[in-house]
Amino acid sequence: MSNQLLRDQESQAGKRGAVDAWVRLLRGHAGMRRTVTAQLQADHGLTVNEYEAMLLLSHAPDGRLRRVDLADSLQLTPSGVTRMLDGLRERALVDKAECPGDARVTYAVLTDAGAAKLREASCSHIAAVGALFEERYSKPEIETLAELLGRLPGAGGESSCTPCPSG
Amino acid sequence: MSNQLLRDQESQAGKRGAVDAWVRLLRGHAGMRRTVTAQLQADHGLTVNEYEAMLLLSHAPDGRLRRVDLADSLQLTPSGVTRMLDGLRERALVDKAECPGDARVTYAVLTDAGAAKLREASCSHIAAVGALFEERYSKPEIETLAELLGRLPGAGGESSCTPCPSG
DNA sequence: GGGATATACTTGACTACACAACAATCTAGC
DNA sequence: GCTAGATTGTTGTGTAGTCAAGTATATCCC
Repeated sequence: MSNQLLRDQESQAGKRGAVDAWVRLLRGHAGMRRTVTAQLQADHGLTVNEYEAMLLLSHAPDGRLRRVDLADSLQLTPSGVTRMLDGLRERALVDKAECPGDARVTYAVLTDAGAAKLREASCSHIAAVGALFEERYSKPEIETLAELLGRLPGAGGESSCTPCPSG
Repeated sequence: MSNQLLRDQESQAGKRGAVDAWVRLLRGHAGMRRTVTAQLQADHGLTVNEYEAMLLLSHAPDGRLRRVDLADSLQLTPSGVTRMLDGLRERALVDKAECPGDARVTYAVLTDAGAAKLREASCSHIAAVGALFEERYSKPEIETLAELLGRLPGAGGESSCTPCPSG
């Protein structure tokens, strides 16, 4: 075995753990998302991103957010946001609103129907997500996992706080 | 505040951590994947799934795998695998092969060109992934993260071991 | 042997994104 | 005030995936 080969394998060895974490992040995300999406779609006709967008809107002042902020929070491109909101608007779950101070921005606003839809969906959704995690992790493990995942790019520490105000 | 509302919020409180972990998994995955995909696409013209598929093939006996097993490992649907392999086949990176014992299955086989492509891509890819994790986590934290993520559905404990045999 | 059921894969139609190019508006510097 | 550049959003086009339906083969059980 050449020295070059040896050095390659040594330098790679250090990355083993990271690659392992990466692969599991990929597969674990895919598996979880499939399950959660299926439930959300079947029960409420929403995609994960649509749900998350409405949730973000529901927590925003006046139930409205600039599209660019929505894109940031959801890790979507601007065009992705435009198209997702088009879909929600067709179903009258959100609406557009102009910004008085800046004619470039068009707010996305949660409609009453959208707020109702969100309330309707959130209980079963939260229960489903909770169950999926709680059958795999202890409470402290969930905390640890959340903390670690929060350091990933775009997963910003800010938590999406509890909805479902028993409405 | 009604008793009903109180009860709702209590029962929800327990799910807070799980929902938090879920949201961060979503966003963190999206952010990481975008970065990694961009690098892999720009430098080698491969998607993450294509890379992972070729990596799995390279570790399989005879460099071949049934499509259904590939689907399982990659958390893709059968049709997704068919289409991804179509793309790789057009570029001559994989090929089809029949199974002597079962006429239903068509193996995906890594071609020599595919193996070369994988070797070419893996070093920079592994380095990039390693860097992304190591700038955010200590080594033990990476271990913890990998262990926790490994419990998610589809993220099966089996690690994807180190390629890039300095070829 | 022969039909019912299960497994492996492909195809057609659709969806949810991405990227690139664009239009509109705002802001700064002169 | 005016131009240069940055910011916000939309649209055209492409792609990677999904689901539902279909084909082909294998297996099980009478």
